[in-house]
Amino acid sequence: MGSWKRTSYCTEVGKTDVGKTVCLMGWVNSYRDHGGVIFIDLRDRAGLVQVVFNPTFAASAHDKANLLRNEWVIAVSGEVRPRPADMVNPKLRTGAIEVWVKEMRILNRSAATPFAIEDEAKINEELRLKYRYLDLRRPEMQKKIICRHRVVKLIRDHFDTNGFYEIETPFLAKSTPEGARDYLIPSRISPGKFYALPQSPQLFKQILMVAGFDRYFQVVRCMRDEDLRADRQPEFTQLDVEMSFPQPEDIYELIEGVLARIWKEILGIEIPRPFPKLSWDEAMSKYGCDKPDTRYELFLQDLSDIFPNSEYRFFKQALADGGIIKGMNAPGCAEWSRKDTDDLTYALKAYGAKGLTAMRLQDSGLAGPVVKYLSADEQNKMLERLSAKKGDLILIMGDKFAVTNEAMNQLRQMIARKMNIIPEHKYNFLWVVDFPLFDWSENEKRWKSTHHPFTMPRAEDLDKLEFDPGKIKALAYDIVLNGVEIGGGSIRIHRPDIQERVFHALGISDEEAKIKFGFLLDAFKYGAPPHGGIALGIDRLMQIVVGGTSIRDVIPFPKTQAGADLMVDAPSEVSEDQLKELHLEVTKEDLT
RNA sequence: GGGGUCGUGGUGUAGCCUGGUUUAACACAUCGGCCUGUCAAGCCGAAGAUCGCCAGUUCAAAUCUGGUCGACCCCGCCA
Repeated sequence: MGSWKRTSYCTEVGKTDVGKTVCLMGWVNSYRDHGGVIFIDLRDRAGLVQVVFNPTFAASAHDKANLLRNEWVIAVSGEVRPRPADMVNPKLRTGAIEVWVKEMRILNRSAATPFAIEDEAKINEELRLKYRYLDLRRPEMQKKIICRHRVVKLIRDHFDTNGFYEIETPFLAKSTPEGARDYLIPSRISPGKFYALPQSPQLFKQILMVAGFDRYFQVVRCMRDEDLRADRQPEFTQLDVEMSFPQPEDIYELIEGVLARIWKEILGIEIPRPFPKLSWDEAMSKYGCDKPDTRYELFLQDLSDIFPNSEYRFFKQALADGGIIKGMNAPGCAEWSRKDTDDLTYALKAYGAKGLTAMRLQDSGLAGPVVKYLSADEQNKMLERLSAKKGDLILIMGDKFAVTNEAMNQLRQMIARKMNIIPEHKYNFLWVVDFPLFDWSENEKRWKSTHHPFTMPRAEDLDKLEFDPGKIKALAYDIVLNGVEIGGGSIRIHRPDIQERVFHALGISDEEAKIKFGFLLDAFKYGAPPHGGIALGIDRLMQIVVGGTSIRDVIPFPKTQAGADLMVDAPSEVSEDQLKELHLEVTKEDLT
């Protein structure tokens, strides 16, 4: 490029520049050679502009232009000219003008790309990930990544304005029990010992409160060695927040503030505040789910009290086994076929449902194979509870609490999709509050933290810690957007005595607590302020902001479902020497 | 660990169910030629895949079967 200096981005050239000489640098987006005049759409991160090589205007530039191919990198210097009225291209932002090239420099050539650099291209994702640098050249991807920058910038500004300090915490940290599987880093200096990559900076941010920083935030990478999903990557970015002396309302206020600003400044949408709040109990009851999509009005109803003595053995059995019966009304769906309801039933099996009972409310009355087992009283109560009208489809199932709720939650979503009643450009934020402090783990036969072991129990529930842990509600809250959990947090325990009692309830011994969290318990002895916070998943948030279907599209270099980076080919083997230094040995059976 | 979908020139797809007249088709891209106003440029021509990989069934396999590898979706898992 010699001494040339770019004067602007492609799309910054406009009508006001007519007559001026500009210097542009970028990629050949498309090439149209008419034998005489040659047109090129020049692309940079801002967009496209048409440049013209006319042999009568600049013969040597035109000669060189004959060589050009897509994706070559060039610099052009030329004159901005208006296009004749009938040649204006309304599809281009710069369509009213074009740049007549006086001089052109070829800065780099390009091999033919494995796929076209254009938005419409439906390229298989494997290929996109292998050639991520080409995928990221597509304007659609650039837009998403740039949008992410703007959102993160806004977040930093917002928190700075509100008196928060961004403070870094270690990546080489300590493995903790509870929670996700840790990524481990072997220590070279201490044979047989390992660091763990943080699942979140949870303990460090609490320590920062003990240290008196009062308000902390961080846009930070977190790592969890668990299986991937469309909305889960092994490394992901959190907006991590902690503050001292907070009420939950302070956290709500802060987070609503930053989200409202993002929606206003990035999407141009005013979102109503304060966000609605729903207790966990109510969410489970109405939606069967702790992160309900409230964009559509379909609700579950508990019917357990109606069928305690039912003739229908599946209902009776479910209740006898200590389960619940829940129903849902799909309004106007009575005409759905047997196949439709069979498909729903089949789909629910993945969530543990053994069956689904479908009934139609037709002109002739309630219809369905199960109707004959239900008494008139049961039918009437059920129809009333479900507000069923003629033409409605009624769907009911009974099982254990968790299975029924999960299956009915999935059913609710399937029905909504099938009825096509999910509004696309609606953003329903929701706080889900009053979570249970513990869940019973059937596998491990012990209580586990719903949120994490540092969550403060509700004050009035403290005395249940030792004898009724399942009934304790936590000072914990999740923020949900359109059925996606985008964040969660809690008020923390700041008193060592309560923390110890929670560890006991979790089956964590004094000794284990001391080894794993001794530093935290120690810190709490020296005047720990009451504190609490929240963490938001930036990737999931961005996915919704840009309207995508996978978080991989808002992550510049994501991993595949098998946790591989196809571009750099990670993970990969390392040399014997490296292993030796780390005091590691790979067993033979792992290599086959 | 389990269930499902997919894998055909550089890219996206058709063909596969109903194995053999298909020399594996089409579009885009690529390469060469023509063309002074295109912007999904156009026209003419060329090259390019043995059908992810392995094994089996068969006289014969892109097509059927089994396995395997990879991508994606989901269950488990994800405090």
